[in-house]
Amino acid sequence: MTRRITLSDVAEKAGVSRATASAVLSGKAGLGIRVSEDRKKAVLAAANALGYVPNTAAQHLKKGDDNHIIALFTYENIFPSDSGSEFYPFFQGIQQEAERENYDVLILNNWARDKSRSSRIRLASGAIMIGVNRDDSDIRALIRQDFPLVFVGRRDIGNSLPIHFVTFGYKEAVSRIVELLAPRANGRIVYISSTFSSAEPSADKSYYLHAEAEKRGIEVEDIVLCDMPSSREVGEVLSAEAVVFDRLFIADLFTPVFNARGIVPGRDIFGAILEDDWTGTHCEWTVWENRRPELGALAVRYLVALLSGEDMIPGEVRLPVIEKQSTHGF
Amino acid sequence: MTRRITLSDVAEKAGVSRATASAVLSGKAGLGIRVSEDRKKAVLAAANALGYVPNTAAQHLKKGDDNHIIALFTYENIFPSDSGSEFYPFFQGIQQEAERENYDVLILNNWARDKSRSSRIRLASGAIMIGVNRDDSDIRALIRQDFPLVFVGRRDIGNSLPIHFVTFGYKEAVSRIVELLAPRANGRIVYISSTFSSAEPSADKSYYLHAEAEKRGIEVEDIVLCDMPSSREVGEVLSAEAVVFDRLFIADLFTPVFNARGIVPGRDIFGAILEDDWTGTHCEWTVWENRRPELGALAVRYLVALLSGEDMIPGEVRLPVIEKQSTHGF
DNA sequence: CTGAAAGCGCTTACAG
DNA sequence: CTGAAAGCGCTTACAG
Repeated sequence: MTRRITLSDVAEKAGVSRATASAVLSGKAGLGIRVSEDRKKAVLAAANALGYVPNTAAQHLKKGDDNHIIALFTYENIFPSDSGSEFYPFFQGIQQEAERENYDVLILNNWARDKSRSSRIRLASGAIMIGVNRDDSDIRALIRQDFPLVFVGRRDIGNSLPIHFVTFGYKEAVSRIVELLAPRANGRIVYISSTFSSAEPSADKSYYLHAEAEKRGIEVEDIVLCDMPSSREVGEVLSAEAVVFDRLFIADLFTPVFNARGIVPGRDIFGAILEDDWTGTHCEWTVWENRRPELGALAVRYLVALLSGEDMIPGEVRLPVIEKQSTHGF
Repeated sequence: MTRRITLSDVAEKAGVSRATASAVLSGKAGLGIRVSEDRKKAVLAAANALGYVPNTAAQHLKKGDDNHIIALFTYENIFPSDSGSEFYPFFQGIQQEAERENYDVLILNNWARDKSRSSRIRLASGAIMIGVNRDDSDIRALIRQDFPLVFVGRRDIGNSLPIHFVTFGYKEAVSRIVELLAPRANGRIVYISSTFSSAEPSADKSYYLHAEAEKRGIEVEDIVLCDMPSSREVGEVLSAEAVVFDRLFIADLFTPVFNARGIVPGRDIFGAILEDDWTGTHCEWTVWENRRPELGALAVRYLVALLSGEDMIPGEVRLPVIEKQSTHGF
């Protein structure tokens, strides 16, 4: 590999100083720095003849400015070869919005294997964090230094460090779902969540569910699964007039139970899942619409605002509720 | 935004020189440079307390080594919000293989709008180029400087510049298709291509088709569409025993024609398309399998080899042919 | 065993 | 109107 052409090469060939060459090449000639037409032409000609391409890393190191790269960090694999990933829609929204804002995206998801982790993020001007938030001292160091980081989904990182995040408008969507269930709930909702997904979003959804139910005088019975549903837990669900699952996969745990008893969801049992049906396979339950790309895009806008020094408070992404589309008798 | 912690801050706090701090932090202490245990601990403690995160850009600028970033460049949009993109499978293969090789991927597809184009690529150690190859002097400058560039698909960039590329094994696949058509071709194949896709791959496919047909004593009648098929061209196709379309979209141009005459492809007309059926909608024609992710992965391996100084000659990606799966009488 | 110095490729005050 | 110099954050010879 031959040595790369540098600014010095161009300056030498054009017979000017590096300062002059730099001014001409970066279009600064004219403002503040005046360069004669002859020298300007000489520099341009030399750059062209040599095939000069500036080293952006050096430019940004010197200028200390935004290099228009957004890192996208996740512990999960958003590009599985076989099927779709639940993180992919976020990525799509991020990529599109970044493109619109004229930022490039650096994908950093071989993270787990790497030693010098937080430093890879530092190559970008800021980062968007997707997926499960493991306890990670590198990330904490970044946050302490005010490195611009935006999390997709609300996060509590402890130590009362201020965290930037964007989130879905769970409150409105969950309230709407309770409103829809109320007429049939007969004063009682069974709410099934799981210790496997006890992160912040679930905490939020649970909170709003209880608040809205209380407002309507509906009693909420909480079931928190640690494992496959026990027979007692199955009994509770079957006895319910209205059932709410926290996640799609939790509803799926009950599919064999329903099948075994000839129970058809949407006909014999009625309820909702507090998630978008991104798999397109749960139309017998009330869910909300997939707004993942929109949330990804919002994260980008938030990050870009941070990078521009604006202290934007991002809005939430609204989640329109889709009522169960059953034709089975309701 | 508070000032970032630099190596100097750490050195000062630990009461050592920047050289010592650097050696400790990069694990070089022990080989060549000996640092006492006390100072080592002091440096580590200071780095930790301050939350030091090295500036990778500066490290690489100084060392001049591979920063383990691969740029992915395309003029096309590989992340359309609505439908699938024909470039996405390449991207998927590239991303997966890069991850395996411990490279990060920098997505550069807001290229069109940008002024300082080739310099953005320079931020990476090398680049993979996808999609249509516009005439671009920036890219040529990069090639002239031996910047590691690997094209997905064979490329002629002119000026007899040496180009690195990976390609599908069209020869074998096209030969196999001619072999499959031969028994029914009655000595004549009509081959329809288009001026809209006259890039290198089409040239290659055309070449191999003619070569194999000649070997078998089959005459090839070439039709090159500049527009919608004319009635003469439609007549030629309808009269053919065996028809070969260069691309899926070219076959699609004839769909209304077939419909209007009650002709059912796979029953009344027989042939192949020289492309993988990545849309999954052309099963009435003989095609080959989708190997786009594999080609993307091969491009990554090629680029990584280039970056390691090996002068790898990449193999081609084989394209297994899928015979028409019709049940309509053949 | 450790530090002062040079330098990666660039830009931006600051003198002339 | 132009160039010499300092410096962005690092590392790596090279003296002590």
